[in-house]
Amino acid sequence: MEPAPVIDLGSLRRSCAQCSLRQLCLPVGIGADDVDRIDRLVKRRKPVARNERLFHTGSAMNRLYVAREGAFKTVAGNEDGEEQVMGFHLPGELMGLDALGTGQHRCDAIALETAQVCEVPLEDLQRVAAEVPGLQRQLLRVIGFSMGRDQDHLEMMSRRQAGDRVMLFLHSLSQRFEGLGRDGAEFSLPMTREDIGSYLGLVIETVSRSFTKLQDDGLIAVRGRQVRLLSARRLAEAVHGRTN
Amino acid sequence: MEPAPVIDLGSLRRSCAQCSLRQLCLPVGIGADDVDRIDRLVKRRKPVARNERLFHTGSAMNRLYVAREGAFKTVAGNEDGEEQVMGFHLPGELMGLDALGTGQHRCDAIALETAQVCEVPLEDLQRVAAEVPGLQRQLLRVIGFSMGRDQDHLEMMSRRQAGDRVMLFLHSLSQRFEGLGRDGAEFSLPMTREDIGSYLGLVIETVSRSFTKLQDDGLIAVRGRQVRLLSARRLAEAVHGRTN
DNA sequence: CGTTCCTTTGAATTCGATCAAGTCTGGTGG
DNA sequence: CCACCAGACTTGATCGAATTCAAAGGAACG
Repeated sequence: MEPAPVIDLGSLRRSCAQCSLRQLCLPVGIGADDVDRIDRLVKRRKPVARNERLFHTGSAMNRLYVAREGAFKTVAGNEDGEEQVMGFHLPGELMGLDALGTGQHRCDAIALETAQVCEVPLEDLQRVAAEVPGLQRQLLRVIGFSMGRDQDHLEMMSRRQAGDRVMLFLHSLSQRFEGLGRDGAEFSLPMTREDIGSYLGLVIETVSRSFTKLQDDGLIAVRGRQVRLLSARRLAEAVHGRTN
Repeated sequence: MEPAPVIDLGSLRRSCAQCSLRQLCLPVGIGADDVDRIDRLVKRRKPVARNERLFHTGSAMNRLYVAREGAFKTVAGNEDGEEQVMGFHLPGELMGLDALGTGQHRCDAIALETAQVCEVPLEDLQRVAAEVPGLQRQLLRVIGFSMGRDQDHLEMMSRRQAGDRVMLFLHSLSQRFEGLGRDGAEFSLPMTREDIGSYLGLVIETVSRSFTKLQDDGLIAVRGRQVRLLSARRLAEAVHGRTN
């Protein structure tokens, strides 16, 4: 038995001003008093359990979500049951933008592990954004980053070789972890091989084989979900086109 | 010889209030006087020639672009020369959003045919958006639609069968044409097979074969770039998962 | 009217999907 | 504490679809 979940409650209460993700999130470049206004908009839910859904396909969007701790995946249902992973979301990354156009979500957001999220009612956010110019700019910036990750995803999918896709995937994850101040050279994958396969347009066996191949080639060391990137240089080379 | 390009000049001068794309563009749901404010922000360039670039990878973003007439493609360079088509842009669709995150464009925008564009300085747009609440909301909406098209793209790429990808592609193009008030059942493709292949992650030969296969199966009639969708029902069926 | 670019078609090859067993892991209950 | 179990992962063999290589037909444009 652990001491108690008191520390959890403490972290739940933490404000935007103290949040470790502050530099990546909406408050960037905004004065202390205005950060306070943002802070009051934010609702923090109780921890999201593994496999729990933040929102569902078809449901109306009324808030934006920011992963604060733990990773998520967004999944689009293929009508006939088949599901496609549209994206992975690490701390500091927005979720729910898929509904900006129509007002209805086009995918489900599912926690890959126990997670914490901040929720911001969209109405309120827009109201405050109109008054705080820095917030409006920053909102567009984080939306832009989100689109950038989608572009990265597209670039992975456009690679013909399975190994290249997996390589790009690991590279991009590595970059994102580094952006979070974590170790970009060694990390633990929050998602299953199945998830990765769906994300990359490959079947699970191919993902597995690609991992072992990359390991045999001395580019990575992998053991289950634990991954270490061995040659940043060769990895970057491979990422930048050179098909091998 | 044609009479003269006078009509062209006339259409160039047309304001947002009179624009046929008004319903799809930024002024949606905004009062007449505020539309006028938007209108004054908009710069209209001289026609963009086929293969001309609107912006380049790496260049700083300072405006948003809206295709007004004619189609564009956005292309990401693969460093080693290989290029990947990231999107196609029909009239009323925004371009340049790829730079929202970093402030630098991550792709080139190239006209597929002679085209007209409206350009809006981002600074000014943000300023006015802060004052006109409808504009802010509509800006987020059109950004959302743009993200939605990227998601559609991703869903095409996630299909394993080449024929399915091409099918989804034609379906989505058809929908977009209909949204423009054009015929969604018969249209002319503004892009080459090569472009389609790059967009869908297929080589040109596979695209060509897929077209002929779809024709042999009675789903479409195709002759060069002219395409007619024959069975909306069977097409929709195929689009919604049923792998054939 | 010829040249260039785009497109189609054919034959051979390759890489990933599929089918089919196993192995490893962490968690549960005896 | 150990045995068992389910889910996740790996590995092998076969098959098929898309790529590759090669060539020729068609459309567009000066």
